[in-house]
Amino acid sequence: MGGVAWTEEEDDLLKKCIQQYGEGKWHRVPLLAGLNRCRKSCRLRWLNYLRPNIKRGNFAEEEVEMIVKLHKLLGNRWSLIAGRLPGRTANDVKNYWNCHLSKKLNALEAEDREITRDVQVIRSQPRNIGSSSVKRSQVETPTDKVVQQESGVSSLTFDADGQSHMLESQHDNIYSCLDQQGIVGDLPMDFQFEGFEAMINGEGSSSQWDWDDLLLDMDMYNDFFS
DNA sequence: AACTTATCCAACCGCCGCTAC
DNA sequence: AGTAGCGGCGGTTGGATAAGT
Repeated sequence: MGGVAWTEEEDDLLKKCIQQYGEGKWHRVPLLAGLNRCRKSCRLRWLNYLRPNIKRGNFAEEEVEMIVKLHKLLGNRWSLIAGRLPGRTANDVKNYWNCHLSKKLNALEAEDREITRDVQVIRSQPRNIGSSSVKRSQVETPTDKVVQQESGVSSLTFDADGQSHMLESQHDNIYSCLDQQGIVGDLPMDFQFEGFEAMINGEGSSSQWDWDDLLLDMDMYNDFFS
């Protein structure tokens, strides 16, 4: 193992400590539990192994599909991915990815590169933007962190009309790029998930929703129409 | 049966962002 | 404004086990 394995006795001490004092305050846990472990080890042991409702064993087919889909959208943000898989921990997902999926998907991506050579690139064109659009583009978002390439150009690929398209934009966020292409206005109502309207109106609050949800929903939208 | 290689996964490490002072 | 302490995260390590020769 990567370190010193936990004994049953240590597990019991940690469980009793958490039951008595609750989660959090990890810096105090080693002392309170009488464990010769650092705060991080205690937290990790609890989160990955001792916490109730942790699902063990093989990943179901649906779970694997979800991991692949979410990884495509979120990258190596294991805690976010695990958050959408009840009972799975970030460590589990990460290990599963590293052991089972990364090699498999690398091979598939190599094949995909051959197929997607014909992707049509739509470059954003200057155009008059209405007042609502101005409002939208003024919304400051962290999206560029997710979709921005090293070149500083934001891009997004999607499928429509049986064809793959790629949007590229020098703009700060992909949303204004979509808006300028006139795509956002065409989105069906059910795509406009909770919080979307608030964002459009400039009332967006990162505590109510985040851009990962937007990207995930866009992907599901693509799946539905492709 | 003995040895080597590959795979799995629990645990550790270092970094980052947030908060309190 | 600077800093220390904390929780949280992703990357990496290395021991256990399985599979192959």
